[in-house]
Parts: sequence; C-alpha cells; structure tokens
Amino acid sequence: MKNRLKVLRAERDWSQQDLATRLEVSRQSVNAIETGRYDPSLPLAFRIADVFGLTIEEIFLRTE
Amino acid sequence: MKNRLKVLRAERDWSQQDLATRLEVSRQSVNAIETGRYDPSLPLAFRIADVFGLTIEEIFLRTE
DNA sequence: ATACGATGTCCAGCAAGCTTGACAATAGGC
DNA sequence: GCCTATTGTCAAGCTTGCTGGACATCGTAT
Repeated sequence: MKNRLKVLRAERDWSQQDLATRLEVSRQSVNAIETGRYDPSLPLAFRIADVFGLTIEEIFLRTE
Repeated sequence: MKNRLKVLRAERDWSQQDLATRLEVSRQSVNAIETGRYDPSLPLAFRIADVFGLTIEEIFLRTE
C-alpha cells in the first residue's frame, strides 16, 4: 500500500520527527510507514489524514 | 472506532459469512470488527470500502 | 574538523489483527 | 419435535504494527 507521506511532509517542511510528534507515534513508525515497511493501523491512518487535512483515500493508494 | 458494517450488510441482505467471503477474511474477523472488538487493518478497510462502493470515511467513524 | 539534524535500519519486546476450530444460543422452516 | 442458518464468543497460534534504544550515513553549518 503506497502513500504520499514524503511529499505531504515536504510540502509542509516537516521532518519525520515533526510528523511523529503531531501523530503521537515514534519516529521509527513514521519512517517505516513512509518507506513502505508496513501500513499504519486504521486509527493511525485517520490521524494522519487529520493532520494533513485530507481523506485517507487522498493519502494512501490502492496499489495491489 | 465505530463502523456502519451491520447496517450496510443489512441493506444488502448479506450475512457475516457473505461479507467475509467477499473480503476474503474469516467470519470471526467480520464479527470482531462489527462488534467493535478490534479495528481492521488499513488494507482490509480499503477492501471493505470497495465491496460496499463507499469511502473509508463513510463507513468508519472517528469516535475514538 | 567537528558538531548537529535528518534519515534509514536493526533489535527485542509488547499489543493488535487475523486464523482455524470449536461450542452455545437464537430464530425460522419443515 | 428436528434441522439449518446466523450470530456471538472463546482459545491458541501466527503475523503485523508500534515501541525505545541504538548505531551508521549523509549534508550542512560553524
């Protein structure tokens, strides 16, 4: 499941740590999601959508 | 995280087993999600949205 | 040259998602 | 009465998501 986290972060000039802090998760989690090592849980996906002001569908792509 | 699975199933007259088959998960998983014992993974949430022809946001509610 | 921020990755451990198999309770049809 | 479909739930086991701590690399600034 691909995602647009890296671009969305870049648009806002946020580091992985910045995003992690806003999401209240570890920096390692943000990195793992961003590099595609695993997908976030549904609750975390909602928080990600919220901090970016987008829908889950606008951030995560059905790629398989 | 609340969801509208039970109503959406009822509207289509699908049993939990019917839905589970369409989602390619176990009946117990559908039941557990529907009764709120746990949230689906993000990939499963996308499949749920797909079988109902809705967005994730239209099915799962941010109630935390 | 060295210090620092940012990123990628590994590990060990715990929590959550999902599985099969099983059993009980209810409702409806015969 | 019995049979079947449906739902709820439990247990044990495997996989995935998430954690803190650690370490290496790279780029930039001093």
